[in-house]
Amino acid sequence: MPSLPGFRDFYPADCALRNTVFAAWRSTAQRYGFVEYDGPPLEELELYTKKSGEEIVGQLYHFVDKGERAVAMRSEMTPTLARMVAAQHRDYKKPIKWFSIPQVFRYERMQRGRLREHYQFNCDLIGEASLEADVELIALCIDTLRAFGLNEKDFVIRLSDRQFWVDFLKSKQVPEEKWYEVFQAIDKSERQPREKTTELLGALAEEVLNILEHGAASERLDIVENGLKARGLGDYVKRDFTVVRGLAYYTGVVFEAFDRSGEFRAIAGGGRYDNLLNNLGGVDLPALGFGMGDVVLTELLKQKGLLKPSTASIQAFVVIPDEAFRAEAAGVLQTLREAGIAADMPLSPAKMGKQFQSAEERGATHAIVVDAEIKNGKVAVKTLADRKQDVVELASLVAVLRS
RNA sequence: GCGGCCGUAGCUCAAUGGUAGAGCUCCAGAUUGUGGUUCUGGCUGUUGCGGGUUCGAGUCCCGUCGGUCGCCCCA
Repeated sequence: MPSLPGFRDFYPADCALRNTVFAAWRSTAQRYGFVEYDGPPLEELELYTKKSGEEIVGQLYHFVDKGERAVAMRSEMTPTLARMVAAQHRDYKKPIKWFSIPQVFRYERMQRGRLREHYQFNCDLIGEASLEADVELIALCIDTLRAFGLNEKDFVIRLSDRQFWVDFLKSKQVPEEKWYEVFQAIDKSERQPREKTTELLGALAEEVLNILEHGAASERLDIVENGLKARGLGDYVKRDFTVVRGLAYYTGVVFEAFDRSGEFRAIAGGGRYDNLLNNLGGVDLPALGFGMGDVVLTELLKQKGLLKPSTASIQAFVVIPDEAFRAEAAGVLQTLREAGIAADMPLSPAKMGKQFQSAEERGATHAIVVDAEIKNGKVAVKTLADRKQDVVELASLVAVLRS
């Protein structure tokens, strides 16, 4: 029986890759002073409908539980974060810098880079209105990708200013209920023929297209760009007003990370959402954050050859030439393990050749041969790489392996 | 929700409408106290599933399920 559509099995090799990704995420976030949190994978359905409206339900894994509660598997972390922060934000000094690596779920058609579940690295910075916070967060996003060995030739952060567009639409007296359509048109302008965009934008077309092509003044973006330059990360960003992000709740600087070749979907995306905590939890705190999924990132890293399958291996393999010494061999094995040395031995009788082959295949650096010499407190230690073998005192075995 | 392409052994794939195969992996032996090579042997299939056409279907047709790529949507 296969796994459900859009859900992955993680065999050991896949799990090793996933752990590599998680480790880089964690260490980078921690370098930036972010601390890890987590929440439940199942939430009340209402937590999501309150934020995104009823339309979102069609994209959620949701059901009624045995207590007749309408529940949904988390599709993103932000509502959970908002709930948690709203409940206990007084217990934490501001700014709050939190990260999480939740597995999130969405019920939708699969396509490249989009499954029905993925792990999403989420970093959020709450309670800081200064644009230096935006710089901090974007720098973290950049350094996270750099931690994998990617550089400015591999990816770029496209920077935009949602507030700029809001101001623009207000100045044109565009009614608020029309904003969504305009954002849609801007978002799609890259992928659609120009005529289509012009049609969608109507009277605004000429001016909007001019901004998309030639840019516009944004003090916010100036500050953010200068802040990143000050950190030596200026080459990683490019101003791009086509980035608006689908979500309604963004209020300021927004950004998306893309591979330079344009072959993959967005690697990461985020921005400032100063009103969301108020709308969701009734707590008036400015906030911003980004999310980075493991699927697109892993595809990109594999293509660049930056994710090498790490072979989890043992250090020592205990060889049992004669089953008469199995008990003694087990004792040696236990000694090694208690000393913190990853070790194994054959669990059923096997020929010497097979045992050494097993040792090789398991990635062991040393084979420990337990034979009649064990009665004299001695074992043979063979270095598999150069095939040299020495007899050592059992008492010094651990020290030999550690050297 | 819509469309293109694809479903054959655990994996990668062959097979003009005419007896379902190869390579790799795995297991064992050659090799009775010392390993990566080599050689030999062995295992695995309702050809995704269900109908239909045909003397005969892996092959053609319809449906369905799954995969994949795109559209819609979007964190």
